[in-house]
Amino acid sequence: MRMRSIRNIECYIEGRPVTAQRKLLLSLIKKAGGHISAKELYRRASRKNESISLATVYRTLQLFKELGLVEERRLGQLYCHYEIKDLAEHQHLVCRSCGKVTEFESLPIRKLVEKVGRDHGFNISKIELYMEGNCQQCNRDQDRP
Amino acid sequence: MRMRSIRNIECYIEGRPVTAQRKLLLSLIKKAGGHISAKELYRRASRKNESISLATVYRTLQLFKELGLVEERRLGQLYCHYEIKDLAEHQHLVCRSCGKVTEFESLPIRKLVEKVGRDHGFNISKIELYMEGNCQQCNRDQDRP
DNA sequence: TTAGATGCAAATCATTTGCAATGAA
DNA sequence: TTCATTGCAAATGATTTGCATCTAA
Repeated sequence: MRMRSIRNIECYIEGRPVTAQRKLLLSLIKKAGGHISAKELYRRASRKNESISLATVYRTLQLFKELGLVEERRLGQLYCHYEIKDLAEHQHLVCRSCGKVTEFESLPIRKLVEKVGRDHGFNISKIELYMEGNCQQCNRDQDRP
Repeated sequence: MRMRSIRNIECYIEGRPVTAQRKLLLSLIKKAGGHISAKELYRRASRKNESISLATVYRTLQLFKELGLVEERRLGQLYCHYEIKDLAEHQHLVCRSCGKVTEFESLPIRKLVEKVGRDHGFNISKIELYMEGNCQQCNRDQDRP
């Protein structure tokens, strides 16, 4: 998983004010490795800026989505993440018991998507493949308790 | 999309009381073609039973999930559906502009899933492939406004 | 008779919004 | 100076829960 090098926020926000909150939030998302939940982002932001509000976190996330900087991802019923866009396109695998999120890339899925699009006359712009199960570790732990 | 013939609720609820609400809700889900949102289910149920409460709808849906009768499905940010389980396994395609939900089956995806499971040592128990885009109709409408 | 289900209202949780104060340009 | 952003508190919408009442078995 290689990340596009992300430049200063100034490159993305055209015209709009570059505020301390926006800089902080973008840097925290980057520091988190590119994906994080709104709540956790708020928690970390609060450590750096006592007075930042959850509303600002949501509004900023909303803005980043509009700018195409970040993407919202709901992973099953378990999580809602925001991730930096333009990570290599990837999908998610979530462990039911320990919650670990594994990302993986899948080339074959592209073909599959093209075919489905053709078959149904859809112009597909977004695809999410989500899988849930038990990871190796949790399987082992279950075997010998 | 072929549906398993669904028998009386008595076959599924072991030990627990079979109430009028539970019978009503199950029949409404069936009548809806096997998938419906909680709110819409509540709306339809209210027509048949003035006093049924939303809480009962949610509790019943929860029960049906536990019994393996129904499955919760979040489709992107747009919808949350509950569907009868054991429809042929299928995936969803949602139109961004008109909201139409198209279901489709995909055989190749099984192989893909097996491979991912093997590669990551996961024992996969659930998979969701979700795609969003514009349907043929909406594409046409956009071309000539 | 009785454990479990229901209706209602209140509680939660995530997310959004109105508004007056603030800050970047 | 000015318009967008912010913090705060209140609003919203989905879902859950406490509790007294009801009901299937």
